[in-house]
Amino acid sequence: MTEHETPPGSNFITTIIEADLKANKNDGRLATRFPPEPNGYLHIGHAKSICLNFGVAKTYNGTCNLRFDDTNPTKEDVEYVDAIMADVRWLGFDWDDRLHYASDYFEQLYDFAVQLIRTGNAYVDDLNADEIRQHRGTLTEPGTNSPWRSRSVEENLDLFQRMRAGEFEDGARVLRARIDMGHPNLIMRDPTLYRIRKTSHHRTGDTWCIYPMYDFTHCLSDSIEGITHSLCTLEFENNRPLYDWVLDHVAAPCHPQQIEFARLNLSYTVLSKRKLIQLVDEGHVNGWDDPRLPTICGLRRRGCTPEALRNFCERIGLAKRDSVVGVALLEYSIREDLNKRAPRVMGVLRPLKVVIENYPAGQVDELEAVNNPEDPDAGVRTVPFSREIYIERDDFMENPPKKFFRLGPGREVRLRYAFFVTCTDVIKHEKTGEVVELRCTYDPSTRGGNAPDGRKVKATLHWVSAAHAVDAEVRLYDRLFSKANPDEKEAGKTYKDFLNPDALEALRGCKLEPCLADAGPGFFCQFERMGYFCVDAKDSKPGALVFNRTVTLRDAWAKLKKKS
RNA sequence: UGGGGGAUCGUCUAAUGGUAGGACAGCGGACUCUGACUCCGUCAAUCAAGGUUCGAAUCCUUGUCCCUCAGCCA
Repeated sequence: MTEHETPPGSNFITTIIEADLKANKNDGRLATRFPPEPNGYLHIGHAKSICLNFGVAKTYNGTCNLRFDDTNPTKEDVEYVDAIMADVRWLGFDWDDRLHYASDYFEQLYDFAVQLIRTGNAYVDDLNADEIRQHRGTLTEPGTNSPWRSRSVEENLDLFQRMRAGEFEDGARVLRARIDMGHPNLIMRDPTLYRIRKTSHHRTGDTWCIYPMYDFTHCLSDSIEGITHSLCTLEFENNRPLYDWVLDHVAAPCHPQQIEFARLNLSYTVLSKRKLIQLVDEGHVNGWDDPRLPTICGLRRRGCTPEALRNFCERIGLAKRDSVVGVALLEYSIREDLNKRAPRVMGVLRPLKVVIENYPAGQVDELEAVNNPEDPDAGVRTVPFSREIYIERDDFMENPPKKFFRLGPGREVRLRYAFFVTCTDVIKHEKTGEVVELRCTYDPSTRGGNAPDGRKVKATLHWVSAAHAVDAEVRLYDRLFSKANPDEKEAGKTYKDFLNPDALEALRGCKLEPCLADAGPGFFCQFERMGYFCVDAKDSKPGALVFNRTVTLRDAWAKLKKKS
């Protein structure tokens, strides 16, 4: 890094934090929080927020709380709470004893609401949802006051207490802040603070039948926890005046600063909770952890590492403008990490049988192979070679074009770590004409992969001995959508019309090196020349292995092919 | 058409009145028992028009375009 480069992780928020710390604001303390609502699974957009909040806490010696924003019992569930905690941990972050729930503050929140009533800053409204909407006005016209807006403090207190006691039905009344029905910001036109929901809450059970709204809950929860910097996404910018208003009108312990940043958008996928739920519920994918999904559990199952995801989050930066990060950057981050750590192994995905005619039947050579050229400590292993092997179908062409270096009739190539072989005959299906088998000869003097006479060969192929091969299913994943921005409006179409039907291709009868026979969940590797793969944590069984392709290798040949 | 935000290489992101920089992608090359990795080179941007200034991405004016808000969701 030269002196002109900006240090990684530096952005407009860290600039603010550094200034605040320097000015000894909040007594030089930094406290952030990650506040998910437990109504869905975390996705890569949340990863950005998690890395931000936990990340700044770590680098500036502060703390970051995990807080569940669980104020809507009709949508939330413990299933999500557990999954969210697992995902945050997997990403590599720890909240120690700072696990909180907004629902833990319900009693305090109720007291704050009473304070607002006592000071004339909140009132119980008998209008129903429809009527409230009608009174709200529009973007250009002011709203009108509710007829219930000027009830006495005593009456409001009594009514609010009876709301809590369960005397009224859902929707019968709400508690509203008394701000200004003519406010140019619609959020400030007497926002609802509490609504009646006679629904069991996943943590408080039936203790409550009134539940506080986000705008009332979030700022006060932040304040109760002594948060200094409350980081959220851009769509909450409109809510900031209300965040500040609430804290200014009750005896709040402190007044955190809300700062908004742009949420993550990723090309060729969708990141809205609503759409993700739809894809899962309508069966376009197989559950929340489908490896095609940008959910954290989906990425994990696909074979993405926490390190790769964290590096990605750092690389994308942070700003206030809307943006769409190219999925290529995610793929780059994954390759970068896996290249260092993934053991190399040979796996033939689309097998083509090859018989080495001058190799004695029944003979087996044990050849030495390097486990990871990027990591000398990974050591070596032994790979069996025999008369019948499999190579990749794509590694042979009967009529190779100019720049195709691989095997063809009469050509010599190297079998990795093994021998030079020359193709002597091509056997085709008598009816379809499809190439079904190759006949080759090998040069015994090239054992290990080098010719004593120094002759070179233009290609090195991966291979697996037929007699020793382990069979497996390999699932090839590609981008979920065929369009970079599936949300882009197109006449008569929705994002679902752009789902990529080839996002999953399952190959059966793939031939893997025998050392993979016992690979279990958590195992990942590189199939040389093919990509990075991992054992599927759900469907793989001993004797019936299932591998997922995490990401392909960069492929110069594929690019060349595409051009012509 | 009210309020609140935003606009820098194809994509993300720096530069806070003083050399428009980095990463990804692309292109070209070197190396190579992975057409991988690595290395080198290269292409490429300040929304527009005025103004202030020795000097403007940055300050001022006017305009353009984009996002966001009318849940008893978060």
